[in-house]
Amino acid sequence: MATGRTHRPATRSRGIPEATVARLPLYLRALTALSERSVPTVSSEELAAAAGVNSAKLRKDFSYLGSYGTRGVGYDVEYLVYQISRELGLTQDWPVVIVGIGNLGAALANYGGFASRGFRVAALIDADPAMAGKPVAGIPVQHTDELEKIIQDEGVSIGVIATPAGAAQQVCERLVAAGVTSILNFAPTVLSVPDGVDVRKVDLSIELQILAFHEQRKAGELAAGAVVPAAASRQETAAVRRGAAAGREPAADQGPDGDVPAVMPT
Amino acid sequence: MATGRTHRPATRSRGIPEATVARLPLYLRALTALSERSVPTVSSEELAAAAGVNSAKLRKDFSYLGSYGTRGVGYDVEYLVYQISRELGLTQDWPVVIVGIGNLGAALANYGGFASRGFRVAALIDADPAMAGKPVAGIPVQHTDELEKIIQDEGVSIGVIATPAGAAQQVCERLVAAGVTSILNFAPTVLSVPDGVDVRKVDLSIELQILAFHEQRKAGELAAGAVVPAAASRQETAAVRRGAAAGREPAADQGPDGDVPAVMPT
DNA sequence: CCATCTTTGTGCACGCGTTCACAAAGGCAT
DNA sequence: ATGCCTTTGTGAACGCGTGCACAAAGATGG
Repeated sequence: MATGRTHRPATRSRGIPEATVARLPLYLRALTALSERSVPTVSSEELAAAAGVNSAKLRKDFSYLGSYGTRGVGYDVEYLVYQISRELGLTQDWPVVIVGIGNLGAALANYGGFASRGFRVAALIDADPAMAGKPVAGIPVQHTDELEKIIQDEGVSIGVIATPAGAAQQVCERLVAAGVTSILNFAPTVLSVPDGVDVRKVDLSIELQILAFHEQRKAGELAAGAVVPAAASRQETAAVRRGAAAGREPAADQGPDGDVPAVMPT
Repeated sequence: MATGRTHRPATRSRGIPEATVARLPLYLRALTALSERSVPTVSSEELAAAAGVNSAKLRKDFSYLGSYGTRGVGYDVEYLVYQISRELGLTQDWPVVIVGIGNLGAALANYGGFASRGFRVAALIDADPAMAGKPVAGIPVQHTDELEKIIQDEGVSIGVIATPAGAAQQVCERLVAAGVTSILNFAPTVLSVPDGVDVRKVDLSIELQILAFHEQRKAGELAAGAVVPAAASRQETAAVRRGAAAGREPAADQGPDGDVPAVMPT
């Protein structure tokens, strides 16, 4: 039982660095937008700007996939879209199950970005019997009892966990036992999975906490009268107005975090 | 106009490496759980296991904050909770606005992890006049017209964007102009922000695409008969059963990805 | 008070990722 | 055909992050 690595250790999968893989979807999105505007070719400089990265980085990233550009001209948009899609495995159909149809699960089920990239929501699963049969995003919710059957029948290998934190590990184990080998985890917990199973986690509250850290740092620099990059000085009063709430009892909170209700209030 | 860096370049903020900052919330969560169970002290080994990281890494991370441990014993849980909270700026109250109350926005508003960590949802904002006044998670939705006023009145410096992709940049600019200096972006777009503004992005479809890449790789290795780490071999048939859909026309998709409706269908 | 045992804190080395800078390559105009 | 101009692809250097391994520190028992 390897304890929840967030993603692949440092093993460079078939020569493509992990960092590059993480950027490919970014390039793909920018390229798709260009494709829709019928732009035939694009330079590394332009594409990099659209994707929000350095052009040298982009060229090096593409060099791992092969030499798909033409010197003096740039990259053929359509061709590159195809190559990246293929590399990411997006030319095949990936059935996905979403477990935990609360607010977040419903949001995911309705999310357009899934369907538009080769992902198909094969099933929505929730532990609440009252949810069973209710359609969410046009798909009827099924009960947890069906989990194993669905995964095997549909050949699902990717599962999304959007349950409360307390249920996540258990759901994870059932998913893995049924044959799922990739998990996207939205529950604020560290998942334990066997070797060979990939887990990626998305944690809303962690992202906010990181922002808070930098925000505090900015405020601190401001208070210390340090040199500050122009635009940030509109903000003087806000930091002061913010009331300190030091000495909060962590235990006084409303239960373990991420305890979203399993049913979506309409 | 610096084009959307995802987070801080590589500038190590006040000596604390960015990678460490990103892990602090993880430690904090594990520590809070221990605190609730009234565990007085914890060793780096135990805490590391709970947080899903290497114990050496954890010790090094803590060493950036100062020497808060006792050799031969471990770390005092309560004290460490306080120190990390303080370092992350969680001992103060951070008012946050959420813009775009669709499925995702509603999910975020209901998310318990916000309130339980010093973050307070100061306002919910949506462009749809029909939403105005409707309570979501007990907070009445306000119209976009009020955005600037709310931010200034409440001293908001952190904004969450959960709008469709098309509206994100515009919303972002209004937020920044009104004084917001940290943005959590859920829209699948690269945001352009001035220097001094931090942007972090959470992209559901990107995470899935990364999983798909690794999944495809596993399937490939399997087909090639390569040596595979034990547990993954339950899965033989699924990869084969999955139908290939190669040659999809990218342009045939349903518009730019992430075009979720701005209004939440009840 | 001393010996032993546990656990921290960190110096060091290594590898991945990023960036610079430039040679090679190809289009295009003349 | 030839020379110029643009843009790719990549070798090399650098810096950050990770993990190892161990010395220093302190608690604990006798």
